[in-house]
Amino acid sequence: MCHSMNPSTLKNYYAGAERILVAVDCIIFGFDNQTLKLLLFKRKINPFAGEWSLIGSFVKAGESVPDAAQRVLQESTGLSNVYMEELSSYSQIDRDPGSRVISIAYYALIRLNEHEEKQVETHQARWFNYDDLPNLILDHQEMTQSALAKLRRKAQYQPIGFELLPEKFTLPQLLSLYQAIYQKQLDRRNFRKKILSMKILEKLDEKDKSSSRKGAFLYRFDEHKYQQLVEKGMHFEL
Amino acid sequence: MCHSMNPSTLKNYYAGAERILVAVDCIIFGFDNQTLKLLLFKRKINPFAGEWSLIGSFVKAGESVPDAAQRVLQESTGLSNVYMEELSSYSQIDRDPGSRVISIAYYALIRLNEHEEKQVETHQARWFNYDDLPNLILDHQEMTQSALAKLRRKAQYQPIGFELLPEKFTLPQLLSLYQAIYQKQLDRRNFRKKILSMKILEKLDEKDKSSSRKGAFLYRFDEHKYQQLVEKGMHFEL
DNA sequence: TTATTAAGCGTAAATTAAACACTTATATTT
DNA sequence: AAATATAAGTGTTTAATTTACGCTTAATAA
Repeated sequence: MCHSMNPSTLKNYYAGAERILVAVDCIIFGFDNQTLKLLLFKRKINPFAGEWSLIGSFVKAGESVPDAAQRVLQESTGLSNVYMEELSSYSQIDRDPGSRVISIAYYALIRLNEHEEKQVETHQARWFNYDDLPNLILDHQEMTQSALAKLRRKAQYQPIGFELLPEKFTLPQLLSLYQAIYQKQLDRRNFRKKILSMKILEKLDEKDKSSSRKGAFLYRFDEHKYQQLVEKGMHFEL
Repeated sequence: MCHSMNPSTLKNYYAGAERILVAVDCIIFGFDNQTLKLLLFKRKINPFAGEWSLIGSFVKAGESVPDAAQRVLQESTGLSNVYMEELSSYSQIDRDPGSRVISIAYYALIRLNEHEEKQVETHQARWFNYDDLPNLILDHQEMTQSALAKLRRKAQYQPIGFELLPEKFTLPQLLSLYQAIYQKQLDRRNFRKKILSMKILEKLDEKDKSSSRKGAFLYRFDEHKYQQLVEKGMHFEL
């Protein structure tokens, strides 16, 4: 069976079906050593121009949905190869008064330090504390809530938290991140024991003294070692 | 801001954007007391007419994606109000040689005993053991694998397994179901202890003697009690 | 020198999970 | 009618993991 057909051939199948506008919206998470943040944008087009919104775009005929999401992220933050995960589709027929649009939401985890301030300015973007968001257009509020719920669950069994931290980070930083994600206090000593027992962190000789006199050792997530251990049946869980 | 506009008004926004065909595909799981099953269909339209496939349909302009999925399920199995969960979107531009189609996959859990044999015949459908599936069209193979992975994970922390069992079931049946989902043996005594300790099962006075001389007591999942316990912070985990 | 404070280390108690042996109910066979 | 076979159901012991919490250390600031 031939998989590469020209457009005119394609049109013959599925003739009766209706085409629909498809968009992606990105819930962009960051972490500033204390709290989870979301990157929001002042909407440029109508309806709702000027209001706070997730960043999004229509999916083009020639691109896949994840490609569209990466494009949106690239255009809005300047970053590429960002960690992203599909959240869910949003398809209530009247969800967007501008037209019938099906939106597929993605959440992305980015490192605040890698994110250029310039980009923020040129796109009328702003980082908000997750707990203190402005009103968002359409169903974007719902999207952000689902995104955190999914991030929270996923962070529990996959080492994705590191995507939100700089390459080198301290254990207190990591602890603080997980506390922000789970929105609850964790015992620092038990947390430390658990994460170190997994043997997926490489301890460096450097210390970060920005938050204490004593300074905290820097660590690096060892992706390679993690993969090896997973193959041997290891199971990440925090 | 006005959310109910007539179609002609709607057309003015988002003028440049391209419309795309959107479909849903359903991975329909069943359980026959021994093994997980998938309901597959002989495809009726070209391309690939006559080949085994998941059941699906294009999403209509006037319906939401979950509504489309429920409609597909209703049309193909006769069942309504079926447990369904969105899996993911599939949007590779050349995934369907018939046209550029974005498909949103859903998995559904249905009770085999409630599923009418007639429906199976009229739709050229057949139940296959999950471990012994025929070749499937397009990316449907990938969808079935992701569906099982997601079902497996979800069954661990949400009481969705009951959707695959009759209203009244025995503990050995429940054990067998979880063994099929996790594809591993569980200790029947520890399993029993754990599930009963959650206090979400109602023990009935009836026995099911179909699989042993002694007979096994029937139980019922108490959805209401479960919800109450969840509100008190209880956490299902198997 | 001393005080202060976050970082780091260790241990005991409590809880949960894993392993495994025995008893029971009932149809079938003798 | 008694013996047998077998899945269902109950209990116990041990191992592993989680939780709670106290103490020490490094380094700056007073």
